[in-house]
Amino acid sequence: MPELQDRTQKEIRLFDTLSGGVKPLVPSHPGLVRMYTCGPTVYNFTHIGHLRPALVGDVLARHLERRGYRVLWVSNFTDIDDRIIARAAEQGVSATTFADRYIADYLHNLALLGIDRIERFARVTEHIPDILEMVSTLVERGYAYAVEGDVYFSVTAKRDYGKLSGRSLDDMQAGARIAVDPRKRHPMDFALWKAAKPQEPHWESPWGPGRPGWHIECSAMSLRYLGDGFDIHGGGGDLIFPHHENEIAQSEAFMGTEPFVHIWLHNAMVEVEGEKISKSQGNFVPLRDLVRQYTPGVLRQFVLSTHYRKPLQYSDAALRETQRAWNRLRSARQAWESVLGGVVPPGEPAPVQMETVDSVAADAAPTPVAAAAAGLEQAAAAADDAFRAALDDDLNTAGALGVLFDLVRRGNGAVAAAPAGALPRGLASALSVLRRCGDTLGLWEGAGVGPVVAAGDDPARSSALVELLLQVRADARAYRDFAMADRIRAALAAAGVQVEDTPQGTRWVWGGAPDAPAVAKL
RNA sequence: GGCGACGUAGCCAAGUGGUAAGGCAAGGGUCUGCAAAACCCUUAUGCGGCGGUUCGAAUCCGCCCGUCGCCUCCA
Repeated sequence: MPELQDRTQKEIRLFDTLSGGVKPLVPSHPGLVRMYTCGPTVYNFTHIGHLRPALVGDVLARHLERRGYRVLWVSNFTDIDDRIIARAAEQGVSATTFADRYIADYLHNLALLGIDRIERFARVTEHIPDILEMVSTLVERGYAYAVEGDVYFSVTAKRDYGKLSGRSLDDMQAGARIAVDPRKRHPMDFALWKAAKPQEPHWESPWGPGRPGWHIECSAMSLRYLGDGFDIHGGGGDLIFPHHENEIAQSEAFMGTEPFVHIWLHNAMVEVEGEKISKSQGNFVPLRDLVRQYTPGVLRQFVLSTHYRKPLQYSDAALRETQRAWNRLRSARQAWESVLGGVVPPGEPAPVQMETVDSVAADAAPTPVAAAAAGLEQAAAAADDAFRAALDDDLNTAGALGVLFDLVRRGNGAVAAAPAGALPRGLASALSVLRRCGDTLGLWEGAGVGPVVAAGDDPARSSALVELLLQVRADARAYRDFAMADRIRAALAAAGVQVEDTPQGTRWVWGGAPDAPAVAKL
C-alpha cells in the first residue's frame, strides 16, 4: 500500500516568511524541534491578539509531539523598554514590579487556556550579560558603533538587510516618517544599547550605564537557549518589520553564518471592527474578561477556526457562535462516553485498527458515497488520518476542525441508528479519535469546569449544588410535577448550567457565562 | 507613495488544475411530558469584476475594484 506510506510519512510543511512559500520542516537535530516565539512587551494586560501566536505555537507543539518529535519551545518577556519605564515612574513603582504584574496576568491566562508547552520564559532583565556580549561582538566586527553611550547597528554593514520584509533601504528611506537622528550613520540604523537618562533603570556597560534596545534581547536569548540555526521562529505579522528584520541582521552578523532560523512563522492579526487590536489603539479585549465568559476550549476553538495566516475578526457574536459549535463537539464526546459506559477508560485512547486504515486511506479523498458505505470504524481511522494531514499542511486548523465535525455527525448518526442498548460498531474508535484530536487542538481545556469555575470559583462546591438541584428535579419529574422541574431547569440555565434529559438519564454541563438579568428575573 | 496579505452561501470558514468540506443561523420532519441534544431533508450551475491559458479554473496569468496589515510602539 504505497499510497498509505506516502501519506503517513508526508512531512510537516509550514509557510516561511523569508522564502515566501510553504516549505518542509526539517529539524537540524533529528527528532528535536527548536522553537522560539516572541512574547509580549509587558506594559498592559494580555489581550486576545496575544493569544494567537501562543496558540499557534501550542498547537504546533502538540501536533509535533504527536508526530513523535521532542519540542524545545522558548518564549520571552520584554520587561524593559521606554513605555514600561515611563508608566512605572508614573505609578511610583520599579520597572520590575510594574512588569511583574503583567507577566503574572499573561502566565495566568496561558495556564487557563492550557498553553503549557513553553519550556522557558526568558526575561530581558535577567539576560543583560548575554546581550552585552552580543553587542560587544557586533562592535568588534564592525557591524555596530557607539555614539555618546548609545550603540547602533549599522544596516549598511549587512548587505542583505531587508530580506525578510522584502524591502530595500532606499524604499524605507523614501517612506521614513520619523525625524532622523543625525548621530546615526544611516537613518535606518537601530539601537542595540541605549544610554540611560537620569533616574532610569540601567546596567553598567563598556559604553556607560544604559539598557538594551528593542530587538537585541530576542536574538541574545533565542541563541542562548536554542543555538544557531534553530528551526522555527514565530510571532505576530506586525513584528516582521522592524523587529524580526533586525533580529536576523544582528544575529547573522553575530554568528558569522546563516541562517539564524530555518522557518519564520507569522500569524495574521486579530481585528475588531476591521482594525487591528493593539495596546496603543486601546481597542483591545482583555483576555482576563473573556476567560470569565467562555470556557477555555471555546476560546481556543474560536482562534483556531481561522487559518493562522488570515486575519481573524473578533466580535462577541462570533464568539457566541463558536460557543454553540463547540457545544456540539463537547456534547458528542459526552454522549459517546455515556453510551460506551466503562468500555473505554477515560483518557485512554482505544487503539485504531490499522487494517481499517489501509482500506480507507488509500484514496486521498473518499467520495461521499464510498464514505457512507464504509463503517464508523473506517470513518474514525480516516478522520484520524485526515486530521493529521490537515495539520501537517501548514497547520490547517480550520480544516482539521472540519474533519472532527464530520466525524461527530457520523458517530451521532451511528448512535441514533443503533438499537436500544446496543453498542454501535466503531464508536469506541470514533471516541478515541475525537478525544485525541481534540486534545491536539486543546478543545477540552476547561470543558469539565466551564468559564466561571476556570476563572477561580470553587468547582466542587458549585457542582454539589447543581447535583442537589437535579436530584430535586428528578423527584419532581417522578411525581409528574413538570412545572417545578422546568423551573429548576430554567434557573440552572440562567446560571450557566445546561441540562439535558436523555434515555441514559439527566446530564448537565457548564455552558456559557451566567446570564445575570435572567437570574435576577427568577 | 513603497512592500505584503486577503476577497468562497444570510454569517463564519476549508479547499492551489478535475467539477464547491464543515460550522452557525433559517425552514420542514422524527424523537421528547415539554425542552434541549441528536438524526433525516432543504439552503452557492457558484467562488469580488473583466479578459486570458487549458479538454477542464475558486484554484494558473494579466488588468481592475474592494478590505486589511507593515513602512512608527505593537502578537
